[in-house]
Parts: sequence; structure tokens; C-alpha cells
Amino acid sequence: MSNQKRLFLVDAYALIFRGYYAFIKNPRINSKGTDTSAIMGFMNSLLDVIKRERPDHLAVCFDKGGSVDRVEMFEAYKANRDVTPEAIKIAIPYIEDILKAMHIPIMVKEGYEADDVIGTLSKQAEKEGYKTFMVTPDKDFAQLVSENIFMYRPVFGGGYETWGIEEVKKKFEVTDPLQVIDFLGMMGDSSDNIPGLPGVGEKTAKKLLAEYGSMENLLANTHELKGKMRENIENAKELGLLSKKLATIMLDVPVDFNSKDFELDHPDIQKVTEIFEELEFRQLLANFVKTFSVEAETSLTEKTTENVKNSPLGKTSEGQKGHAGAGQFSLFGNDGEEKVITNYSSRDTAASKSHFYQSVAPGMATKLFIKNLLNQKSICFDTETTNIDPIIAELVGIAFSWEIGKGFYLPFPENQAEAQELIEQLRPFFENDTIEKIGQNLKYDIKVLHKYNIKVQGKLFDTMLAHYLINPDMRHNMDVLAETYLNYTPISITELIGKTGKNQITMRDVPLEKQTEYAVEDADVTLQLKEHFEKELGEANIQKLFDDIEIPLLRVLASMELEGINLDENFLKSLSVVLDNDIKTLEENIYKVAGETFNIASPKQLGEILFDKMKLVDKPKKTKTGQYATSEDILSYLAKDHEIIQHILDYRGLSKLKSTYVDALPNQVLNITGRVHTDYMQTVAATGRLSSNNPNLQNIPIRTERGREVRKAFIPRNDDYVLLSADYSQIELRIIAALSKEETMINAFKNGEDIHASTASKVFNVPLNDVTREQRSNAKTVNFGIIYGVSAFGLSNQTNLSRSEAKELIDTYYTTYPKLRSYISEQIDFARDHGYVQTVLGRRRYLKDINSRNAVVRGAAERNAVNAPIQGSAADIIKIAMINIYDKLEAGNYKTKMLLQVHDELVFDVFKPELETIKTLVKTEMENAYKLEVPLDVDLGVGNDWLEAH
DNA sequence: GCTGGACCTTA
DNA sequence: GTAAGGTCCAGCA
Repeated sequence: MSNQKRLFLVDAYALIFRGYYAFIKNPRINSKGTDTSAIMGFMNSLLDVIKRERPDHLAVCFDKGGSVDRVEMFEAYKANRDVTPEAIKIAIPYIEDILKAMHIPIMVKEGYEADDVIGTLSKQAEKEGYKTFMVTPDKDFAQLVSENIFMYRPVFGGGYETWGIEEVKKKFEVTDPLQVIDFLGMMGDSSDNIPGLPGVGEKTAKKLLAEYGSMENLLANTHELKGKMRENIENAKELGLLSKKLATIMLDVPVDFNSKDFELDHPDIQKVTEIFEELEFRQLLANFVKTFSVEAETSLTEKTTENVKNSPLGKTSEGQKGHAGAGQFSLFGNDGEEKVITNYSSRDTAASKSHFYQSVAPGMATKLFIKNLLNQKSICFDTETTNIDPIIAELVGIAFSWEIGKGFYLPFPENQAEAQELIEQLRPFFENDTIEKIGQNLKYDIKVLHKYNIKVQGKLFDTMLAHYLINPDMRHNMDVLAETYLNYTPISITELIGKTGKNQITMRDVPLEKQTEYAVEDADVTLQLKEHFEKELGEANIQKLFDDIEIPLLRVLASMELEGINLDENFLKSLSVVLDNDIKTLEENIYKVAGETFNIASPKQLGEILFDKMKLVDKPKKTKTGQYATSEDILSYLAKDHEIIQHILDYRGLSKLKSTYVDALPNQVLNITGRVHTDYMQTVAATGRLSSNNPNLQNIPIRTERGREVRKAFIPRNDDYVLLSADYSQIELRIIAALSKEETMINAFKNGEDIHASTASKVFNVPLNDVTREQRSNAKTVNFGIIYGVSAFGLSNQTNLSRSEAKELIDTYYTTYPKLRSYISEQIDFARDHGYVQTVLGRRRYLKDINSRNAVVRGAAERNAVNAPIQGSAADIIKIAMINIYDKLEAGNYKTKMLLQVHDELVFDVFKPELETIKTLVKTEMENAYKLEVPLDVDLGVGNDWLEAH
């Protein structure tokens, strides 16, 4: 029996919809703006099934034109379906093409639903002795289950479950899978618009079925029923029979099961690859190739022999004029060795594209090479090092390229004194301010070179920053950029040094030939990307933003990161002990009330204790994965009734504090400097903000009493210094007031009023002095809500106001500030017309969903349209301030250093004798960074730690 | 060892 | 309702 042939029939639309909605929160959009979620979702499922089950027979079934018969029976059948999302409509032809390329039969019959096609085929296959698996999440199929027909259902969270007769009996509480039809007929189905019996839902249907066995038998015995139900059902006999008919899957569709056609064949990898590449499915392509790797390797392996001798610099620079043909020329080819190319992509790679990459020998060759460097106007370079952290990293080599397809690699000696000698020879190049330097993520290279006391001067072009401005929502690593814009796959770093973990080696251990190929390729690719992006910057009108903000900021950030901040480790150690004690006490308390020990940090275990064991609530809320929800806002409701809840909340708060900050920060102190060096990401936040990591110094606690203690650990360099904190007051509200030209709000700011109190006074119509705390707090919530793109729903969630009160408050708010309302709709209109919104400096955010027919998706895009210009303009302004302050600090040779940026705050290590000068300098530069209709206001604080300074 | 989800921290 | 990053658990390989 185990040799029985297995047929898998895939319900295409069900899996496509499921795939599409799986990505709904984070839709997959490729660089051409196509929403590929549905295709991706479907292909993931299909590959998954193939990988898991290795079926010998497989077909994919589609609906076509809906069910003619069912609509004839019942006009409203499936009439309440929402319009098919655009992403799904465009997905269909792609999926069909991919299936064709995979040689998988597409089964479809005009006028029939996929259910009917699958039903018919599985019964035919059964007769021929097949085991059939219906791949679908749709419960309706349960009626078809038999000894040889199974449902193969994807389950949420991954994996599949197989439903045979026993499973169906259990799930539906029936004695025969055929009764599923009666069950569906009785309870109806709102998604298919099958009416069912009035007043009968899942529970009642099961009960009736247990008693009467079928729809017909029930209708024949309605006299046994009582009361309202009897009346309902007696009046709906026809509806019941019709519902049953609608729910019945047809088994006589004119299709034929032809076992030969359904055999799972070898796919046409080349074709599939082309389609996947057009869609930009990198991960999926790899997955696909892996799934079919046995076939892939035998059909695609090529052997090439390369035998080109290394040659000294002088000769080859002439010899390279006629570039060698694709894949035949490699200076460091594996002499005489056979090389297996396992490249399934149609993209170019170093092996398929002509190039001239050469390493430079020490001595005379190096001298000549550097002389050559100094004659260029613009050079792309890329450092290779021993570590991803530039402060620790030692130079292994530097690659240079100034002509596409050509470049040089200068290896560095391991001995750091000798390395320093070599870099000294390069100093005239790096510090030459007439030679433009091009790179990908130049902040890294600048920091590495800083260690060798080299200051990179001259005009800079960073391809990563350029692309961030061109397309902020995409990722910007070089491999993606090369594949997207150059149709080229660079050598991957893991190929050279292995994956992260114990087997990883450093670049130093890589043979020189490979270092050269890899490093020069990066420089070459970056140079090509530069030529590409240069044009696009001009076309999108973001050249100035690039030249005047992001590029200069790169040096500022490098300097702040190199500086680091001093941390009081002893203070944190003692804080850790105190926290540990408090946590232990809470733990014991919780275990005592719960009656057992468990992991409080596991939401799963906690939920089971609170809601299964202790039954604190009748109907506990669940998360989308079906677990009990135990988040703060939910537990807070229960806190007043159950002492244990407050303890759990305290436990959570203190554990988080201890593990994320108090214990983690000291581990981030760098041995060499004794300070904490965060890494500012300049290209991740879609709005133009910076982000900070390793460690994140932009989310150090401040809200709670105990949390803010952590800030005491951030201290000045030494006793001669103090910390200065300068933060913009209400910068986002000032920006929206200015951009909307809302006079009332502008005047409030001009008069230096407390903006939330002022708003409260106006919307609640009370004198400024009579505004209550609650009124101010509600006004504050609305003010912030406006920045985020309010809804009455959101507002009522944040306040103690009801939905209608919230709506009324918003309405009054807009009456008070009418121009704010029109500004918001102008932003949304602009986004609809142009597909993007922009900040005061022209930084763009593209909003592909702004015209979506899905109200939820469109609503999110509209809130982005409102928020992005505000958050982004604030980011623009503080960036200008940072650049200007940095320049002044450098020019004035101050000992004071800028250390941190926290979105609207800057933190400085101030040399005490400079304090008064610096306070004026910082305040002036920040307040005058950008001229708005509204004055910018900066608050200063000075102290011996960050808490005191704030 | 890696990944996704839940939860929590900031502006 | 906007924008981020980190830690832990749980499930999978």
C-alpha cells in the first residue's frame, strides 16, 4: 500500500488569497513597484508542498467564470465577495507562466469552480487506485474525504495537517464525511453567501446533525422541534435544500484525469529563473533551485578551465586594452584546475563578465600605482578588514577602481607598524581634496582609516546614501543594488569567509587572489552604481539634499560614533543587584499566588496560568496566532482586581530594564576606548530619521521613575567635562503649524504659550488658566494624533473618551484649526497625484498604496502621507543643525564633542571652560537651522549625567 | 543556530 | 494612529 501513487491537487485561488493576506501587513513590492505578495505567497506554499511531500503527481486547479450552475440555482451565490485585490489579478498570469515553466498542469474548466474540478479529479483518480491529497485550507472540501482522498491543509504558523475520515468525523462531529454537506447547508457560509437555515449556526448545526443525520431527514421531522426554531426551519425548507445543493461539490465536471500529464516533471529552470528574476524573488529562487537541486546540478553544471598566469602590473595594464571574453579571463584563475560553475542565474557574475582585476605588488609597483591614483579626478575605493566593527577592524587591503570593469587591490601587511607605513604612502591620495572619493557606506571606510590617523578629504559620493534618497523603502546593501540596477551578482562575502558563527574566518585568511577578485569587484560595482544613481538624483530633485545634508552628515556621524560616550559601569553593576533582588521577590510572590513555578517571561506559559488555570477572565483576548494576549494594555485592565497582575507587570518592567539596559550596556563598552560606541544607521528609517544600534542609544528609558535611573550611567568624559543636552521643543507641532499656515497655532507658538494647554483652552472653550489637567492631556493626545494621522478609533483608545466623544473632539479641533484640516487633505491629494510626499528639503517618501482599493491599506498610506513630511522635516532640520554645529566645533578647535542624537535632542560632552560659549553656539545653530513661519525653540540642560542634563 | 512573534523601550 | 531596535521564547533544522 505504501507504493500507492500519490496525486496532489492544489486549490490555486485559496492558496493565492492566503498568500496575499499573509503579506498584507508588509506587502512585497519590487523595484518596479509591482506588488508580488500573492505570487510569492502562492509559490512559497507550492514549493513547500513539493519539498515536504515530493509528490509523483500534481496539478493546480483554478476557477474560471464562477459556477454557472450555482448562480442559476441562486442568483446571490458569492455575490457579496469583495472585488479581487489588484495584486491578485496581476498575479494570475505570472503564476500561470511559472506553472507552465515548471511543467505542472493547470486544470480549469469554464463555468466551474476549482472545488468541482478537484472533486471530479480526485474521484477519478481514486478509481485508478491513487491516493489524492487536496491542498487547500477550505473546510468545504471535507465532504470529499474518503479512504483514499485526503485534505492537506496549511495551518497558521507553518506546516500542514492531513485530514482523513477520522479527522473529519471529529472536526465536524459527523459519522460520515458526506454529512459535511448537510452541515454546511444548515449553518450556511457567509463568505460564499450560502444562506443556510435561519438561526442555525455552527453549534446548532452539529446538534441537529447528530440527531437527524441529514438535511432531508431534519426537514421531514420538523414537528419534533420546538418554539422559534421549529417556526424558522419550517418556513425555510426550500432554503435549506437549496443551501445543501450550493454546498455540494460537483463530481461530474467534464475534465479527465490523465495520469501521464499529471506526473511531476523536471521544471525548466532557466525559464523559472527568468520569471523569478523579473519579479526579484531572490530568496525564492535559491529555495527553488535547492528544491530541484538534483535535477539542477546534473543539467546545469558546466566545466570551464582557466589557466591564465599572474602577470606583473606594468605589463598587464597595456595588455588589458582588449578586454578578455566572458568567463575566460581571470588573472588569478585556478591554474589548470577544473572549476565547476554552480550558477543558475541569468545574471552576470565575475565569471561571466569581462573584467580586469589586479593586485598591486609591494615596492616599486605600489609607488607607481599611487602616482597613478593621484592623477585621477574621481576614484572608487573599498576597504577590506578583519571585523565588521570599524573601530576594532584592521586593514587587510584596499581596492580602487576608476574605470568600469577594471581595478586594483592593494594588500596590507598584518604587522600594524608596516601597515601604517603603507597607508602613509596613500595619505596624499585620501587627504587630497580635489579627488572625489566614491564608496558604498563610506562611513565605515572613514572610520577604519581614522584608526590609521587618515582623514578622508574631498568630495564624497556614497552609493548607499544615494539610493536611500532615491528609494528609501528598499534595502540598500550592495548585492541588492547590483542585482537590481546592474543585473549582476557579486561574489558573496559568505562564500569567502563563511556564515556567521564558529566556522567564520576573517578576510585575512582568504587567499590573496580571492581577496582581489572580491574587493575589486565591490569597487567596480560601486563605481557602476554611482554612474547610475548620479542621474537619478538629478531627476528626483534630491541632489541638494544629497550634497548638502546626507553626505556632510556622514562625516559628522562617523565622528560621533568614534567619540563614544562614557559609561559608569559600577553604577550599573550595583543597580543590577538591586533589580535582581526586586525581581526575585516578585517572582516568589507570583509563584505563590499561581501555585506553581513557571517562566513568567514566556507569554505562552503566562497566558495559560492566568486564563486556563486561574481563570481570571471569562473570555480572554487572543493574539493573532491564537495565544492568550498578555500585553501591557490588556493586563493593566486586570491589575486593580488581581494583585498578581501588578506583580507580573512590575516583573516584566524590571526584567526588561535589567536585561536590555542595565546588564547589556556594560558589555557594549569597548576595551580600547573604555566607552560605548553606537552605530547610527543613516539609511533605514523611511522618513529620513536616523536609527541607532549596538547599542541603541535612542531608546534609553525616561518615562518611569526606575527606568530613568539608567540615564545616570551616562556620564561626562572626566571631571573637566559636563554633559549638555539640547532638545527641540515641540518641533513636529511647530512644523505642522508652519506648513499648514494655521495662524491660531502659529500665534500660540509665537507667544510662547504651552501649546497643549492653549489647544485645550480653544477646543474646550475655557480660559487658558482654567484648563484642567485632563483637558490638557486630551488636547495633547489630539495634537499628537494629528501628527500620526488621527482616527476617532485611535483617539478613543488612547484616552478615556468614547468613540463618539473622540469624534466630536476631533471635529472641534478641526474647527479651531481649520487650516490644519485642509493641509492634511492637501498632503493626501498630493500623494495621490504624485505617488509620493516630501519634506521641507524635498526628501521623498513614495506611497504605493495611496490609491489602493483596500480601505485599511489606503488608510495606512494616508497616515503616512500626513506623518512622513512632518517627521521627515524634523529629521532634516536637526541634520542641518548637526552639520553646522560640527563644522563650528571643528573650526573653533573646541574640546567639546557632539556625542548623541535622539531625534529631537543632541547630547554633548562639554569642556567646562567652554560651557557658556557652547550653550550659545548650540542653541543658536539649532534654532536657526531652518527658517519656518514658527520660531524653533531649544531647551538646554547641563549635568553630571544624562538624567541631570535632561 | 536561525527565524518570527510577542512584548517593551524611545521620539 | 507615525518612526525605530532589542530581548526573550518557541518552533524548526
